[in-house]
Amino acid sequence: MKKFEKIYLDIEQKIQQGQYQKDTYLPSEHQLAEQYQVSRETIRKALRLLEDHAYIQKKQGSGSIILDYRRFSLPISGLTSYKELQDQQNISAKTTVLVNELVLCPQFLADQEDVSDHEKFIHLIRTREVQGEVLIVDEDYLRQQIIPEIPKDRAEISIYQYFEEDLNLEIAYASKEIMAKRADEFISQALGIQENDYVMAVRSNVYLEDTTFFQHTISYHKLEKFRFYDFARRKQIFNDKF
Amino acid sequence: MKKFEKIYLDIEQKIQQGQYQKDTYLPSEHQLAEQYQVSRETIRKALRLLEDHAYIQKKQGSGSIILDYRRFSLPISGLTSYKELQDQQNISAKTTVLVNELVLCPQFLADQEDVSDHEKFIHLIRTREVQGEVLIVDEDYLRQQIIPEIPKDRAEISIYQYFEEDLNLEIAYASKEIMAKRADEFISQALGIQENDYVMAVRSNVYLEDTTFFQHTISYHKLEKFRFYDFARRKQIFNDKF
DNA sequence: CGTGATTTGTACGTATGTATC
DNA sequence: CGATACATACGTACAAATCAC
Repeated sequence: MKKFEKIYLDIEQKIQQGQYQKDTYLPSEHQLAEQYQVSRETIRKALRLLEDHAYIQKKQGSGSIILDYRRFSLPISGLTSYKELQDQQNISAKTTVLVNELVLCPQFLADQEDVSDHEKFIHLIRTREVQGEVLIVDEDYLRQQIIPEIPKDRAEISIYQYFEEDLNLEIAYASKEIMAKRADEFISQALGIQENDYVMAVRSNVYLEDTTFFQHTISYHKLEKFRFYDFARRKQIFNDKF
Repeated sequence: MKKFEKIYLDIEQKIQQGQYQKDTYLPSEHQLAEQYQVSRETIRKALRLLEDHAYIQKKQGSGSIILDYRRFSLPISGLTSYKELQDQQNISAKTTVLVNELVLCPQFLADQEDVSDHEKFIHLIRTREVQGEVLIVDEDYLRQQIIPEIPKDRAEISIYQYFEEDLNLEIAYASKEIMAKRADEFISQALGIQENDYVMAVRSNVYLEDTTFFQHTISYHKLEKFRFYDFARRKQIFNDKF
């Protein structure tokens, strides 16, 4: 592991264990460099990570203030929603595969991404059940060029783990859109709600490190159970608003 | 302006103007350093900004690939929703101030933040109207210790501009939560919907650079008009999921 | 298939600027 | 005003991934 990652983990642990208390300052970069016997740049990389993960707030001329990580531990930046919260808290969610078939690229995808409409995609529909209640229906479209097939047992756990550990895919970034939609017959039945009731739909396009598009997902969430958390920093130069 | 910011703006412009085409590579860091007559570290800072803003994708050993900025220009990371989209697109949204009063800290706030329940807050309720339709009701609680008052004309435009330019406040970060809620009488009336209809509620806590809490906002959005965009990168070391 | 050239990533050191206290 | 702390900038060296030959 790289030095700045080790230092990041060490300081993270000290914050979580209360060795560094919230609302106090970290030692200065100079002191930390001394302490870990590394250069100041290496410390700064570790601190940047800590800032990205909402553990500290840096302030020029002053120091690095330790934040209340408990307050922001759920809303880690850019995360999704109920399903990931369950995962994080290790609440067991039962997954059932409803559909696992090969289809031609649906038109709406061919329109928005650089794929031809006769390319093949894996079409996957799964329900996520917590304590006997179906909360989420996940619908995936996966490029078969990249993912030849999804073994049934992997689909029931985490396809991401399968992609990264078995297929060695490097997932780089995703764009996401959240909106309310009326449930069609299939979705309403799967979620156990009335047809035309509103659900929250989270649409994602996911890309690999070489920028190739490889997955489109639509997550349908029961309205009352849907939560989305976010932690955002005001960006350095620009007009980014909250 | 700092060197790396200037370089960032220059390259951003070249991407937007098509001088650098999507799916091609940027010149190498070494070449850029030569070209701008700066060190490689300075170039790397500029490129990091470009990556943060979804203009490029860096890949070790290979280079910096230019992304299709049009595809991600709306979903700039961590942004909010319909209201900000309107702002960005310069669609005129009429703002009406319904409430602008001084109140004691509401209990729910005293519970979650480090404020005493007899501290005073400005309570602001405003509607956002686009093309004759009220789409959003914004409810704000602002610490009076920090913001003495909100002039009516500023409330009707942008209170953030007022905070930053007039009061010189440095806004640092915010945590945000999105969920569906049933509208109470007041909200439903303001939005022109039925009582108990669902709306999207975006709750934010906003903090200054010295980590003091200063604002709580609840934005109530009409369900059908609500959109939230996000662009997320898979984080370096860890278990962050999309 | 390897080997060398290229490209980005990490790490260290130094100097100077700027904000805070 | 001086001391401290973070920010920027430059330069060097080497590691690791990628790519072309």
